[in-house]
Amino acid sequence: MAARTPRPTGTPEDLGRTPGLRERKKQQTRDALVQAAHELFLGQGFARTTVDEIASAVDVSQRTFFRYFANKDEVALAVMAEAEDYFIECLHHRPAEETPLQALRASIVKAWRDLGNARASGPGSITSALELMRMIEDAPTLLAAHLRRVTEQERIVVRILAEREGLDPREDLRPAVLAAVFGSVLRAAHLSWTADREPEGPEGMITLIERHFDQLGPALTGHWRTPGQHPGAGTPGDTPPS
Amino acid sequence: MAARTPRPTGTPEDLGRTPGLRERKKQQTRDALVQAAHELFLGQGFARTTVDEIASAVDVSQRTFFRYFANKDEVALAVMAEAEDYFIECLHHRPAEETPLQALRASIVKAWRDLGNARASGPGSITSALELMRMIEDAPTLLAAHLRRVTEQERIVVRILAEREGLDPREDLRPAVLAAVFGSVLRAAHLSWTADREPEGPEGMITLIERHFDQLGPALTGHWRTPGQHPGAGTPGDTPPS
DNA sequence: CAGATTATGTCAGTCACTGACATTCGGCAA
DNA sequence: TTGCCGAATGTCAGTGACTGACATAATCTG
Repeated sequence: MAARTPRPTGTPEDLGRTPGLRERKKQQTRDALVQAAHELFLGQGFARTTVDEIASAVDVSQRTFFRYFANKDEVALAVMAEAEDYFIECLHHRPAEETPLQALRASIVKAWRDLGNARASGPGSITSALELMRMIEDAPTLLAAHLRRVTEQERIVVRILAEREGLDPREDLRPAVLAAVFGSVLRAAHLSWTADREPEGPEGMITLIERHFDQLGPALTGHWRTPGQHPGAGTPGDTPPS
Repeated sequence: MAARTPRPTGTPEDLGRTPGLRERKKQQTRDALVQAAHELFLGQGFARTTVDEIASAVDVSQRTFFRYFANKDEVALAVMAEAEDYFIECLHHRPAEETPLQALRASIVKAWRDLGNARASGPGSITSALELMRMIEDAPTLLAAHLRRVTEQERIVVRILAEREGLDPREDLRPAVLAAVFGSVLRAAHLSWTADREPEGPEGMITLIERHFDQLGPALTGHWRTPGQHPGAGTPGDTPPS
């Protein structure tokens, strides 16, 4: 079902070490579909690429395509989904001493850096994920699907944060609020990336993310025109972190 | 073209005050389509309602439906879109003395309250918008479309904030960050609403939104655990917020 | 090797959405 | 009123995403 990608850090219930021929072939066609779709999308655009084209490029039937991916969006977002899953994994392993916000921030930075170092090019590489991000922004249905994915991830983050801090997310709103804020800051950074392409490569993206996080405090506190003014009523009067 | 709703605060180039029969009929069929779609969606679900059904319920051709709405999602989100537009209008009129965050917060509260008072029931009412919100959450493509709309609104908010504070949003990241944070807090409140339906009506929603905003500071600042507490307890009742 | 699983192909069908063209209707001036 | 123009609508045909049903072929298991 959710046999997305066999990361080296696989779950312990893998049992059989050799996946068997059947599993291997499945993974193989899946990868081929992602690869072919990716090339076609970047070459001729998302909307102008039909599922039939992708399927016949890998020499499978259209029906088979839809057995691997629920819809056309999914194959486009497969690479990004992988990265997001790795982020979740990173978050799980953050030390308990860290502040929730610190843990989140450290996790994305680590995720981007690791994936950037792992595979600089080829299918499923970070650079292709970055290319994808630009494509997503101007393919309406793709953007929509991506945003939906992101909010699903947010739910997971809420659960992890609540568990980590020993809170009931129904009682305490902080996990939900922080997860939402975190997600939106990330999205703002992504948007900024697609707008002006100055910072190249994964490291550029990391820098961009850090810059956005640094603005979190200043953006929420007081007036902007006169920095250091008295904090307004009803606003979080805390100073920016770090 | 973008003849969504004839608000009393119309643009000055309205010229003729009487819209003319043609315009009136157009608005009429548009309303009828929204109304019919709304009833069908709530009655038998979004996915199980076809565009043909909606069209023939209003006695127009399917083609005409698609001349009013770009897709099936749009007619479902029409009511919410109206509310969002009103929020933007409110934001425009906030006094300059307010902090950006204050202005945003005051605007949604005002928007919800005004719309709640204006029309308590009937087509385009707030209560139906609230009903819609629940429907949105479990119709994947609808949720996706809604999220896309929200991010478009966010862009507008960025522009307004930057203009209001006299900043260049490409230089200063604060407008983008705050807009993103604001949007996500709202979304968290919406999710919370759909989860447990305790607070009834528009006022309940306003309360919920306020509660979430109040958690913005606490969520971002420092550790959540009270000194001496260990994670994994999972018990509420400690560190009660607000 | 036989039989149970499982992936895949084929086919038919639904539904969202679009372009092209004909028709009808409201606005407006002679 | 008449008659014309443009806008709104209807009709039709077509594309493309996606699904259910069933048959076939490939793996796995004993």
